[in-house]
Amino acid sequence: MEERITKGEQTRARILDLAEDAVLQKGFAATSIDELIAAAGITKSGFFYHFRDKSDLAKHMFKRYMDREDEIFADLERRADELSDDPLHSTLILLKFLADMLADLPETHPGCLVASYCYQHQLFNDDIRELNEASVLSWRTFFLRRLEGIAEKYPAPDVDLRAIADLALTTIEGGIILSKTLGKKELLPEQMLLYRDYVRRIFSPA
Amino acid sequence: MEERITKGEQTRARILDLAEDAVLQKGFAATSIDELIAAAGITKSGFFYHFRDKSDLAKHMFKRYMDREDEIFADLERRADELSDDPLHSTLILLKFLADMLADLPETHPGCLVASYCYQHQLFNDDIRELNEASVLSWRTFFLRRLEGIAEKYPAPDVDLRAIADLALTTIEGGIILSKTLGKKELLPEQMLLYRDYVRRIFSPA
DNA sequence: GCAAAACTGTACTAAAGGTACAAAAATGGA
DNA sequence: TCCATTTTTGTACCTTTAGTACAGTTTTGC
Repeated sequence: MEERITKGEQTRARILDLAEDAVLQKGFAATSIDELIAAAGITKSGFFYHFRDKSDLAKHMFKRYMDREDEIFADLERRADELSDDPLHSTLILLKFLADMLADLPETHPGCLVASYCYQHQLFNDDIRELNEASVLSWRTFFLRRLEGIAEKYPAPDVDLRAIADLALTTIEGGIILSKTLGKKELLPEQMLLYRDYVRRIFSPA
Repeated sequence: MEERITKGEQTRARILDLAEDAVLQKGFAATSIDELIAAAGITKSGFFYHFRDKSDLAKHMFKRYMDREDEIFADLERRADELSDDPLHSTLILLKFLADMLADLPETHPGCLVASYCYQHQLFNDDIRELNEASVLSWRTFFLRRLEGIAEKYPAPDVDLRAIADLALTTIEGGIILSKTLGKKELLPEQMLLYRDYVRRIFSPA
């Protein structure tokens, strides 16, 4: 476990931290390299030593973001599964936790990087497209696995579990757009709870 | 009914058409003014005679887009209401028509301008923020009115109709992101049909 | 024919994202 | 402490893009 953090890694992390703050506040396109290097106290040459170009910076940001998201989901799942052994109940608890978490997001949250990429893909390179796709598929897999667990105990014929799994991401992404556009952060958790209600109705006969 | 179309209006329309094509293909940020004027066969001075700046172009695009959207919804509603007098049934028909329409969208569709703005707001001015908000509220009003009509005949207690109305937009916006990211256009209409199924379950007891 | 509308031409600015490359400084292990 | 590698600076230059300023020219339509 030798924590060998070289000076280069430190600098890279500092740039990524600053970039993340700036991008959260005003978006990727509006965050200039000049501004980042001024804040980081390095020169332009220094920046391009660490990152090939702006896209490369985005890629590294994206990777960190995905890793953190994985941790969050693992944590939500662990906390929910502690409270109930029933697959339906624990998933409903998990979705409640997820809604609570979304309610606590700061007002200025820029939304999901997946969507951000989706609407600004010209700015990024192909690596990020692949990362993005992987991120969406990991959401699908996560929810599909849980829904399959529920369906074993509470059969729901004629229901496309994969589509319902995708609806979780759909609801978050759409909910972010809704709440950001109207400037009402409470709309996002509210929409998430509708997804939860839909899942409950699907698997709870009457 | 004197259709007085001045030459200026013609030129403006030509620029808007070209801009729309380009933006549909590669996004707003990646569409340069130089490229538009070359295609339109005018000079830069000509462009800035018609539009104050790039944001002003976006504003006019947005307005046209909203007008067309209103027409589409009015048409869907008219066609659906022709087929059934029952508020629930006609709305379910309308949602099926909407899903069919989304299925016919071209693969390269850039997604909704509302979301596009949402994730690139730094690029636009405040006028567009207001237009965008108005557009979202008009979706809400449209669906809320129909849901209230349904609830009169099929009472559904403890259901927040406004939230369900918002879920229509949420599903479209989220569905666009899902299908664009995975490059599978069939996912969008599929998600829309889940919304339809949810509405059906809410108002159809068992 | 004449005024207003619809452009053109020229010249210039500033910001942003680079590229190229040599030189200097810091780091860390043998 | 030497030495190689890593990290960073400095200088100079290029391209694209979104403008601005404003005078002059052409076109349109009553």
